[in-house]
Amino acid sequence: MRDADRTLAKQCSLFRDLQPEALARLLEDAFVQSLPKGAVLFEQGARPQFLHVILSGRVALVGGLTQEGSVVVEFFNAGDPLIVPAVVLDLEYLLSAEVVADARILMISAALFRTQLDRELALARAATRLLSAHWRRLILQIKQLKLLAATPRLGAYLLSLARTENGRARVRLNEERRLLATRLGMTPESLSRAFARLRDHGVSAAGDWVEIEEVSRLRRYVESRPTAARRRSLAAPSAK
Amino acid sequence: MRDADRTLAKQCSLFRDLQPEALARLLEDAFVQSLPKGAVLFEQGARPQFLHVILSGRVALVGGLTQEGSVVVEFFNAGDPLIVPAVVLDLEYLLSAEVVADARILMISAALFRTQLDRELALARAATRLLSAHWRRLILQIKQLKLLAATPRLGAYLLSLARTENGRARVRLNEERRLLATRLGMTPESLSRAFARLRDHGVSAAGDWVEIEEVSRLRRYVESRPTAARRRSLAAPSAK
DNA sequence: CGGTTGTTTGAGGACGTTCAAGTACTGTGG
DNA sequence: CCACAGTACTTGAACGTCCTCAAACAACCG
Repeated sequence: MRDADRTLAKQCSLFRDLQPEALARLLEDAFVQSLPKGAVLFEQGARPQFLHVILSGRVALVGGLTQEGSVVVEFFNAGDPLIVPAVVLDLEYLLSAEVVADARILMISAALFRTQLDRELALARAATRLLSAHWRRLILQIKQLKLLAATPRLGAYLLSLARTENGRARVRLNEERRLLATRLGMTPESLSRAFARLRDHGVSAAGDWVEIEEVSRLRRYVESRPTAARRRSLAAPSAK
Repeated sequence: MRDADRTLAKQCSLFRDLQPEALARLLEDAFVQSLPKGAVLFEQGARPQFLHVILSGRVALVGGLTQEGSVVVEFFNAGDPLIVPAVVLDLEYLLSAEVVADARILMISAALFRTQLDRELALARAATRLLSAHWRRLILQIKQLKLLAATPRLGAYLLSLARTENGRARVRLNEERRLLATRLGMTPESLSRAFARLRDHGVSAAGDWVEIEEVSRLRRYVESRPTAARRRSLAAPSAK
């Protein structure tokens, strides 16, 4: 394992607060793989053997229900581990992991990670925080799937990638449109049309790059059209 | 705080592995509220003041994107805490919590919970496991939203409630149809029609109770019709 | 018992998928 | 360097599903 990789690992939120010796123990038998786009880290249904940590690159978590189709549930980037819940609980993966942008992957023994998690408070704490942050991402996605029609859903996704609150923003879409489409819960055709419709709201897409003319304007558009399952579910809170 | 409540609290997966004195510290200033259906524990956007633990009853986590609509993201039952991620990170709630079946709620100071989480390995471990289990539920829901049409989606939900692998099963739907509909990402009308269509597959609903004639038959139906965003997202893994 | 609220059913329409064809892009071999 | 194949993305037309609106029905509660 190279020093550069060790430095990258140290920066991950999971490991940042570990004592040097605790980190060393975790990384003792760990190794790094350099994987090209298209590589599959593990498959849905398998039992976790490693905790994979993305040192660089981009990975899609994809999953299916039948053998038929499968969709991207979420993309993960440098610094993120895959997939803590399956490793922690030692349960079969609910998702497969596929590299979508050439990646360096740190592989840590799943069993070792579990035992260290049981011993090291700092690690358990970091895992709790990391899982908490990821939970919130999933909640957001579920809300967007249920409340937003296809076009505003794409808009919301772009907004979540934009750093600024208002003004112009450029966003890079590393992954293929085909994959992005399933992440957003639509077909590639619908995604294409959604991009076309966003043009009227100051969004221009060219290749990997998307330009948002005015972030606040796009946000206004997104918030103005819920359109999917619009009915509100709560009556006025009638405390009887 | 009554002894009966203390006993219930001790059984929660979060607290089960705690030393008695650690649990005592956590519960020192804690108290219990008995809340009727319709009560709102906290609202989206607020900062967490307590970690709420459901001792009995049922709670819906509902959220919106605009002021317009809001949907149920998930239901939680006795033993589950609400909502660990927001409390851990001390970030505003992404969801509101509404009681859907009369509940007893244990309220623990959020600040105290955070400090104990930073001190008690057993607590941090339990939190990691709990968050991991919840993560998996959300993943499942996202997959079902993206891959299943309305009717099979309801079928999959019913199957997840049925204990048995095959044979007859009875399932209780505690919550109003209106709420269940949004949990499943559809309107009440669509839910009603979905139930009607499932009748042809051995599912009969009457009031709170749903009867599945033959679980394996329903599962076969669910798995045979993906129908939403059917396109597969992955090509054959072409390692170049 | 009437009013309110929640659920079901029907008809019409919007949105997104499907299927099919056309266009742009990428890498390969001539 | 260009022709070409392969792939991905786009665009168009038809269809189906689900949403919307409206009304009837059932259940609950004062």
